Amino acid sequence: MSIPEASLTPAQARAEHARLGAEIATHDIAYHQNDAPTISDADYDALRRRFDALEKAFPELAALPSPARGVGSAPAQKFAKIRHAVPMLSLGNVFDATEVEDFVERVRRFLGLGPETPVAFTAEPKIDGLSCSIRYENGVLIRAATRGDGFEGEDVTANVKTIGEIPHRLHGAAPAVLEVRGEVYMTHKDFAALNARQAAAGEKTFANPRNAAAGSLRQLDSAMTAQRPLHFFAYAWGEIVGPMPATTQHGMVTAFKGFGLPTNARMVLCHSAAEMVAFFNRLGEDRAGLGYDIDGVVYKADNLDFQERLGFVSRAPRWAVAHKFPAEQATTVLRDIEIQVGRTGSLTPVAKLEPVTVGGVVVSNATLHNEDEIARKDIRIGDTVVVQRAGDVIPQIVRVIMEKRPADARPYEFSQVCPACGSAAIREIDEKTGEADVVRRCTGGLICPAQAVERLKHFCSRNAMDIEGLGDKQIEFFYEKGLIKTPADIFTLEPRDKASLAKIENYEGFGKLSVKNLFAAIEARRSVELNRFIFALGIRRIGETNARRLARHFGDFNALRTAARAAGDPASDARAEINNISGVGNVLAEAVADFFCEEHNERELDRLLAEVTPTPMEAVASDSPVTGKIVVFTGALERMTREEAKAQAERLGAKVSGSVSKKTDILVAGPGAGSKLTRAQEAGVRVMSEDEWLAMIGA
DNA sequence: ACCCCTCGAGTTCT
DNA sequence: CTCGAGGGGT
Repeated sequence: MSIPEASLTPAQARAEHARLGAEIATHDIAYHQNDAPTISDADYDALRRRFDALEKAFPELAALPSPARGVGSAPAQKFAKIRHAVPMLSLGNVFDATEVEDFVERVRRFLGLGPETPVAFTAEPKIDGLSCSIRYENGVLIRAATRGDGFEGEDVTANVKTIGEIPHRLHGAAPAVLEVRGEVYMTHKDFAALNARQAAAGEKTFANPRNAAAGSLRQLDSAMTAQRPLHFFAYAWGEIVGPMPATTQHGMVTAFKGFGLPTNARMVLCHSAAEMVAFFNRLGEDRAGLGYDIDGVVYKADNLDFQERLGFVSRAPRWAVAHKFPAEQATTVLRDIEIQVGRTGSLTPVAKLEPVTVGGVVVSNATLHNEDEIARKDIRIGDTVVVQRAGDVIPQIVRVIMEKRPADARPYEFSQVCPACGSAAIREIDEKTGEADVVRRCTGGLICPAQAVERLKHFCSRNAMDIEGLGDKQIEFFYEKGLIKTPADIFTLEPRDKASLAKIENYEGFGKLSVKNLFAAIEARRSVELNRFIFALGIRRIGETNARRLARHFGDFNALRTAARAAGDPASDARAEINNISGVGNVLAEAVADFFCEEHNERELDRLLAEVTPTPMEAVASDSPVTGKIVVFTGALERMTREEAKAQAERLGAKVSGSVSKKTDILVAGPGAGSKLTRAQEAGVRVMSEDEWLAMIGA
């Protein structure tokens, strides 16, 4: 029997921590590398739990390196990215009983089942936390990642390991590889206690349990996470290598429980839409007493064969859906309407609200989208309005409470001029339909300071030039001081600062070190991938994807520039060339030509190219198994988006075509493939699944 | 000619 | 996340 952690002296704790760490590490090697465990799973978990308990009681221990955490788990500056072997998808939403019936009916119809055949669905609370994927290999916890964008998340292994109820080693005979997915959350009680502690320590408090859980899991220092009471429910899975533990959804979750993972006891099996809705209503009544936040119910087709047959529509499974509780609403007073100017000159009205709590977050701004929206809802300054958070995130104004309208409230008149530069603001007229654009735009262009700042922000942003240290605040500051007016100015900042008497390091908020870091970050971006460079220019309608298309087609910046300038003539070959790039049509070709034919853009480009060198995009392989092959993708792809698949294939030197012909070499067919598959079979074209394709290209 | 999907652009708060 | 519009397939 070991001494309770609380009665150990720090020195004793430290000694035991070191001893346990070494012991756990040898067991990890015996089990993992030699596949020859020397102790039972239960004993192993006991060691782990003792180790964690020590770190919890003596947080300073968690900061020490330990072999039990594997090598090199010293606190990282940032989280490493982890690509999910199987993407973590989102769920479609339904909001009422009719839509639940539609969902059940859709599943039934897709499977070709008659009304007499019963289909079972699981129903479970939808926990309001963060989804997380935990990978076990040979039963040992190897890695844990946040959901991220669904395809790539952040490595939070060290932090997840501090969550007591997540086993470091699974019990029983788990598959060789098991990626368990579930929700990390915080209970109401723990949340209140944490906030009280934070407040007492003068630290910032969290708005709601979800944010507290997210903030805790994303601590760079896992010793901090260890002090936060996080919990976990397992409800799904990603990659599994080895025999499936069950053939049904509820069977899988039961198996998870057998492996020692926490699961939600409220999951039930339903056999009709009526039963599902009844569960939803019952849970709604119990909601406040659960002790943790939920935002609805998730229904899943229980039979895993059915799940496989149902497949996916774009990024959501057809076999599951989230039944959300109605969005929480609140009433507040609209104090003012402010006009924001976007990078493209778009004028967006934003409601300034009397701060109000909606769904656990204090809201003081809400977008009003455009002037038609204001007119449609007849929103006036001084009105009392109903606010809700759409899709649980973005606040929106639902309606005006007319009874509370002040007698002197006048209809809102949308400004006809730009609030930043005073230029005329117009709604462009579509030449074909004669209809006015929904957005009103400032015509100031270069002279508009608001647009200039927004363009600079875009230029520096993460997916564009990615200049660290030049955030929104810094850009606004440098613009105001007249130090940076256009993108090229960024790269002459350092020499100008050296020559100037008013050094940046003397301004408030800057120091010698931060200025040095900033200059280093700028230097690092003097060479940048061509696609990023094109995107950074902020050409209208040219976002990330289209920038990549242009970069891939032209290969280097001068080729694009020459062609785009020649494309100023709509009848030119150059215009046709751009137009013929797959995914680029008339409108985009014209936008590109317009940008490059503008004289001030030309001048700015010359200045910029004197400072920055666009480098070729990632090379196209010339010796891959698919080099020179013509490939067609059809049906739903499950591991990546079609565009990603295309980009990847092109990187490997394959040509991606949209339709099957005699020249086609390979058809990659996903679920739901139709006419192309038929045509390929007729033409004798080689057909393969997405998995076979990935195996072939070695991905 | 129409329909579906993807992309761009704008937005909130921690 | 949501809207509208552009592009491509049917």
